[in-house]
Amino acid sequence: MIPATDTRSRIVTAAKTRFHSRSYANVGIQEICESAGVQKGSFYHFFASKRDLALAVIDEFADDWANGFVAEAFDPALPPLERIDYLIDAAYFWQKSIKEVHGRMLGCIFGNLTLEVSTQDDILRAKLLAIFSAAQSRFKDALDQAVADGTLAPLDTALTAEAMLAYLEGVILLAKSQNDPELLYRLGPAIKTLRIEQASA
Amino acid sequence: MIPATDTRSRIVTAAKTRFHSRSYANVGIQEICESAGVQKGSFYHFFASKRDLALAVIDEFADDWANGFVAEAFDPALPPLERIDYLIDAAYFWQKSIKEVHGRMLGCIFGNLTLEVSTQDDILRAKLLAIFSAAQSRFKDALDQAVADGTLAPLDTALTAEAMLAYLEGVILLAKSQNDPELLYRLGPAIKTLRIEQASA
DNA sequence: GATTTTCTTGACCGAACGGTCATCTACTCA
DNA sequence: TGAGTAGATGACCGTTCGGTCAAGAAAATC
Repeated sequence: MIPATDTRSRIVTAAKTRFHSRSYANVGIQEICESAGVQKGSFYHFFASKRDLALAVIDEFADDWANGFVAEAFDPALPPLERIDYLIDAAYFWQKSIKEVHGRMLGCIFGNLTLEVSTQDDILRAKLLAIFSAAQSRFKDALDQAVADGTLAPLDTALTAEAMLAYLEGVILLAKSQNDPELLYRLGPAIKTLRIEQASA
Repeated sequence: MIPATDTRSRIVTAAKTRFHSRSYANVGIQEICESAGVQKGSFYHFFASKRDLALAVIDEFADDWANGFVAEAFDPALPPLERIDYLIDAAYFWQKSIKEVHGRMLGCIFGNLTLEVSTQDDILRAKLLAIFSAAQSRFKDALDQAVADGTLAPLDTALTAEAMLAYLEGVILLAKSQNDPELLYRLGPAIKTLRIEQASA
């Protein structure tokens, strides 16, 4: 079921790079339309509002990740703790390649959008929260398997997974403040030192 | 040398709460002026641009922290590792009290602004970077003392300090996505599990 | 072939954006 | 008393903002 035109996807593609490299508020619909070669009326045929576009952009980025780096990193064939290393590596190389092309460290869209809009739009916030929850699950699965393996001493896998996700986002934030993806390389591996013990019964 | 009027500080105060609770781009100068009871012409008597206002806002927030929670947390009288606990506690209670008053977790302004503007404005980015560097130094001092104490096994204190700062920012980001400061309470203490070993010679 | 639905066009809306400016007031200092 | 300066006023600038709408073109459906 291929759509008759690719108008909608051209809009989303134009919006993705712009939201990622600047911010949600700083990119106007007019600019997106011009870049996609689309009239404004056409835009509002496909999207009810700017927020709706943002939701679509988030979905596409999530798909890119799930079908790209993340899928490779969380390959069940890999030893569970190596998957985490792999993910950090993937994030590092991705940010590095963006900087080489774009001249800037753009960071994580989900983090960027979260800090920008989550006090102003609960629908966007809920969407971003769902993305983070899914990411946390990936971490948790890896940790659970590592514990089952015996390669990792038992701990609170849910909380540790959340801590690891937080750490990754924080490292990307700091790297963006330095416009330098190398920080990911230096700080990233320490993610595996994070531990939250099980609450005693 | 007290200024004749408090116009400038009224502007900064009005801007602080708004930038913190929404975003840089989403708050207009007109709104700030109205809230401060100031005319636009007067605003531009004190600030050359909106960016200049942002710089002043960042400075005031940094002062608030340095003279408030941070000063207490990094009290040299406290055992060094307890200072880190104290800081996490302070961040937690601060975010919690903001949510009680405001209904929202607003997060860390420095983190918020970093992700929003650092690809678009190198002057603001440099300012925020300086704030983070200062924070990192506080962590590093505490770690250095703990190592000197013997309460902490030797490690790379500079990198570990940076990792801790990243973790703190990341936890605040995730908490904001959940609009729930309690995440800081659950994840915060794990900051002390972070370790980056010295590179071997 | 006729009708309905999908998509596109481009003008248009009021409001807000960051920023400028000439003018006026009030205070300082000589 | 007079000159200079710091501060305040409010109208004004061009531009962009997110969003609407009536009309037409194209495609799918019957």
